[in-house]
Amino acid sequence: MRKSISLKEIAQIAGVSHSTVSRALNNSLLISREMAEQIHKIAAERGYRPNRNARSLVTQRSMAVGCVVTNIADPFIGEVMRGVEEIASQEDYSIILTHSGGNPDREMKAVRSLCERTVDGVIVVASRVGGAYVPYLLERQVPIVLVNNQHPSDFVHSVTIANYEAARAVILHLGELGHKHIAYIGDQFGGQSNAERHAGYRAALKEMGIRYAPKLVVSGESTPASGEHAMSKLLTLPTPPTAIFCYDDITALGAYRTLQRFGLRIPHDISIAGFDGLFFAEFLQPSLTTVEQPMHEMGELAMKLLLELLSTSRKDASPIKTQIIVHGKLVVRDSTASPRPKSLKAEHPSS
Amino acid sequence: MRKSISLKEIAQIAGVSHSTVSRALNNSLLISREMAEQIHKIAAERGYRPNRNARSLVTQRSMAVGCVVTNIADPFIGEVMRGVEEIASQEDYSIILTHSGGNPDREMKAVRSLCERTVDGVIVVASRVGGAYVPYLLERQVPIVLVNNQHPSDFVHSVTIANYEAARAVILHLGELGHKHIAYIGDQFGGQSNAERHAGYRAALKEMGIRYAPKLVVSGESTPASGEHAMSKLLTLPTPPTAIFCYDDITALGAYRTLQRFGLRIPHDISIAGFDGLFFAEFLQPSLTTVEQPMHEMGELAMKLLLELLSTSRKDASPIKTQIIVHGKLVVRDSTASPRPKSLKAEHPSS
DNA sequence: CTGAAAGCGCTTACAG
DNA sequence: CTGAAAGCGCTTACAG
Repeated sequence: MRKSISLKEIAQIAGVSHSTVSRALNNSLLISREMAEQIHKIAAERGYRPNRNARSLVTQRSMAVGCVVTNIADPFIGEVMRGVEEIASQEDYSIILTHSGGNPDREMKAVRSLCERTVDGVIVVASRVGGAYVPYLLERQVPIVLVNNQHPSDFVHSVTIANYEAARAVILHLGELGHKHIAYIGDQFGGQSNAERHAGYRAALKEMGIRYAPKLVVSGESTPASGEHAMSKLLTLPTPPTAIFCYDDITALGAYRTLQRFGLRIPHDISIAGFDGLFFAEFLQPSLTTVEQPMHEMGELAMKLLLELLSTSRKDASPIKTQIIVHGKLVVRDSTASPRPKSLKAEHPSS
Repeated sequence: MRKSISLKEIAQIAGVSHSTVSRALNNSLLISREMAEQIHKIAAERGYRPNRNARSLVTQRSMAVGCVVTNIADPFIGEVMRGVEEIASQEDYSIILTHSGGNPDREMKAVRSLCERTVDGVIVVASRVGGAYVPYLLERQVPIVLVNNQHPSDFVHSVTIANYEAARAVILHLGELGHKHIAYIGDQFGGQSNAERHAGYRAALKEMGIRYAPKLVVSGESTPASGEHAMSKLLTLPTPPTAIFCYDDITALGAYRTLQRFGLRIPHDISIAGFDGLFFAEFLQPSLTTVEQPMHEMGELAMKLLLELLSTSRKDASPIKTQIIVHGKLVVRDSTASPRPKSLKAEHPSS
């Protein structure tokens, strides 16, 4: 890259010291109005752009935040990142994007790279691997904000969806429709989110006086393929469930496909509910009942929280752990309905 | 952020000059084996991380590339970015992510910000706004690679899908099925991509001896809502089309919904084809016939091309314009089939 | 093989 | 209000 014009060169043109130019361009009050104007004019003419690397070297603030994500093509993560970016660019912060690919080694490498870039803070979105980076960053006093973190740890700030509550709402909804056999397809790598959704599922069953059946809980891994497989497994049960709560919409995609293959109709034969509220959910056939996460807002909140951490003095702020809890919204669509009465179900009077 | 250990401090501990430490850590050959080992040991113990900002200040290379995208939550863009990131991290480059939000001013602001960060190069993915940044970057000699650029310009390197060819393949496919009334729902902001897909559509019609009917071409804007609206419009035509080629899968989503609402069945009543091959396409009901773009690969190619531009000496490389064309793959699924014969269609013998 | 020096492009006390 | 100086954390000719 060609060296673009520097402070020094502007100083030469203006016939002043580069300190003066720096002050003028940073709108220091210590500069005469005319001088400031003249310098601004020259800078504009030459298309001067301050070198942020040089600046952060002396200010010890890079105005950059690092984001580590499992997979930027994941729709949930993409929406969160959009929110993060929104606030960041508003505040003149840059985003350095790194992938962990769900691999702990790569995640650690990404974090180290962010440190070399001297990011002011780090946001980790839905990491599915362990939090080895947490002590690393803590030691370097780089503030961290986790979004839907799967591996809770103390002294770390976070934005999280109320999983328990939302899962409970889904199950109560299914219960109200009359379902008694409700299955849960979890995510074996879902960590805390999965544990909480499962707990909410279980609690709601209990509230409704439905006995918890371990056989109705199978685990996927947040892919359509795993959803297909889990669904098949549930269908082979002696008494298959009449409703399925899926860990997320992606898993539900797989469940849909299996049901189609088996010639079962949603919601006529089986009800399905998802989680996340990804954009395609309402376009599925039938449209998917799900819990909408305020993904964009979660990203915004995470970035705002980080900004706040960066603005407060480090000493007194560090022991406080901020946990922002956002609430999902149950959106009932066409994939959930009352189960068919037993009598009608027995089309072949074999009993 | 706390100042982490510097070269100077390591030098103090090792009792050598910081130049020596720098050489040792950069694996210079000018260093004795023992010295190098000792220094590496100290650096490892203290968790030394070089400050990249300082380094790039002197080397004039930041080892960072800027990416400007319309919307990181867009599934196409997400996949491309994943490819970009893959190669970048492999080569120890960092990614600075910026949003244009489809707004020319914001796009320009993003590019300026990237320049302040002294990125070595810029990748622009599917920008839908004008290319005001192109001369800006060119002047600063920052190499640019565009992915599916909508606004062609000379002296800019690019990775592009063969739109014409792919669109033609879709239409020939529909024609082979027996369709004579084939509509195109375009993207009014789709720039070059839209123009090329439209041209491919038109050419294929001609090849098959089907007369081009301007009424069968309506424009959307790459959103489900616009797809719905465009589809409704087509249905009100005196002779509605029997097959629809949509600008992309997102538009097709809207078309699906309108057809459902009208009680029309895909592909029984109308065939639908999309473009992109987004992950949800195969899970729609019916699964969507579409053109798969090698999105991930396109990202990889873009980053590789940029890397190449960065490694060649600037002078002789600049006049060459590299255009990488990738090919889409028509994936025929259940949303396209032969049109119902006229005779059967007339269920009510009104004629 | 190693060190002292200069410098990358900035900011910011310290004098005046 | 302005300038000279120091320094942020590095790299790299230039001597030795």
